[in-house]
Amino acid sequence: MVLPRVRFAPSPTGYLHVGGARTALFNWLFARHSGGTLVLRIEDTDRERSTEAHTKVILDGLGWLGVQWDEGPLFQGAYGSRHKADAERLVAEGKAYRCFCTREELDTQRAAAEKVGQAFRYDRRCFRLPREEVERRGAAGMPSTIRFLVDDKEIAWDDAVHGRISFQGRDLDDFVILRSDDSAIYNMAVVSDDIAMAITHVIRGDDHISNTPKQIALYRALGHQLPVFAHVPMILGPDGKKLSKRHGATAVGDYQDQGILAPAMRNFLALLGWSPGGDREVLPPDEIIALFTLEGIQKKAAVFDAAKLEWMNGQYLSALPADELVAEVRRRLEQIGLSDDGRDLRPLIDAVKARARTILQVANRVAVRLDPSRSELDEKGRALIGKMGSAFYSNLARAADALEPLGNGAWTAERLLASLKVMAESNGMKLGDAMQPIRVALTGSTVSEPVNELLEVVGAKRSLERLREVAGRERGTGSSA
RNA sequence: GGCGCUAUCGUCUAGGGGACUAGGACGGGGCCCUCUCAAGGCCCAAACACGGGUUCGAAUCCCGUUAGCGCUACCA
Repeated sequence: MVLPRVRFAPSPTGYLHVGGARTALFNWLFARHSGGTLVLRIEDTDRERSTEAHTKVILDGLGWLGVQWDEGPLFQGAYGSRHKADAERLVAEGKAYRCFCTREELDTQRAAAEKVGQAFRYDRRCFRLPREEVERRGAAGMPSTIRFLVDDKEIAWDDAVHGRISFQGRDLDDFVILRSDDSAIYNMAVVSDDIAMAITHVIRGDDHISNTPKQIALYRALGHQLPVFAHVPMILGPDGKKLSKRHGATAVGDYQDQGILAPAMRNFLALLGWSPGGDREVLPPDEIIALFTLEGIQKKAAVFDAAKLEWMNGQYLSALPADELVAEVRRRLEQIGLSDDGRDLRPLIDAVKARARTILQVANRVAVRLDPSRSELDEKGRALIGKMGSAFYSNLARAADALEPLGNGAWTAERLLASLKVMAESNGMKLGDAMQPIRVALTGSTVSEPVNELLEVVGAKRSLERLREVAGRERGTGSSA
């Protein structure tokens, strides 16, 4: 038995979309599961829209996701002469013919058909041209395309995800396979390449189902065995429409920027339109590979749920040692112009990551702990100040007084908690009346790690400065804490 | 319009004729824990699109309807 060869074939006309990324992932998963080979082929034959920058973005995106290809990247543009030769061979064998109709003539015919409410189908006028006439026009340098002669028989295949799908040949047009400039049309190029690259399984988006009968006809005309086709469902936006830019973040780079971890993205994407069966959600990479089969792919389109992605990222985040986050957090701190002063970031990361869902949140919260003046009052913080009134400020001042003595060498979470408890008790305060103002003064919010740990991580000097500074604002409006 | 694909909680899904009082997860709501939150634990609301068959029995099989989506280029 021959090992499978699959390919991912993006066109570099835009960024790496989550839909494309998922298709790539499924191909990769299938190849790894089966011991097969993944070929990366860049379909850059649309000269108008393809750019090198896009190619690079796609390659980078795949690299980030951890989708490793075994062969390539191959560029479709390099195979133009083979595409042309294949198309011409079909003409020579009477399976395709030259068509001299101009774009304008075709448009007119199409418009006429539409006017009568008829489906347009090329009328084969050029197919009926006598051989001498075709030769005469060719010799005269008249531009022509090559059309494939589609016969009326049924074309069907057993799709690995959908089961049997069939089309009637008579519903297909005699489609163009070679342009008048001798470059191949998509369906021709794909089939020519997939044959040349010995692709055994074509795993691609659902939107290619209607191309498949044309490609099958081409495979047969070229005398080649069919690959297995597996058409994976689309990814939709929250409104049920095909996912696109107007849905916001749809490029994998967007998620990378937001601080999504690659393994989380991979796990999430794998489960979008595929299920191993059963209940498991958070799966280690090698298990996903072990479990992955084409049969587990869903027929139905799936809505991209960013909230669930973030939840999953949170799962990975809390499982990840702070050590592995340091570099990324430092990079983001630099981006917002904050130096870490050579501090060990690990305790700060540990302090915040359990409550964070993205690396971006981790970095922002680390920044606030490095420099509490960067904190911004949120709604809950503001509400607390409003509720407590002057007690907010006086409690802060008392807390600062009580904590001051710990400043030389005894600034530990344990001692801080003890002092705070004593202070609260002797003033007849509930612990929360002491804790919450500190939390708000330091972070701007009523949500954080336990206050004593927060104080420890911020450090004695910065904590006390900040506490005193905010406590002294009572007379002010406190517009920007 | 033509052709095709699809149809289980709001979302991702489990389910392959009886184990279904339809399970899990995200999100939502509540409770516990707690200085707050997150995490964790417990609980609640929430779905088989509709109509016909087949069958002793249908979420599961068949047909139709409806709806959604895709394709319908000398784009990929």
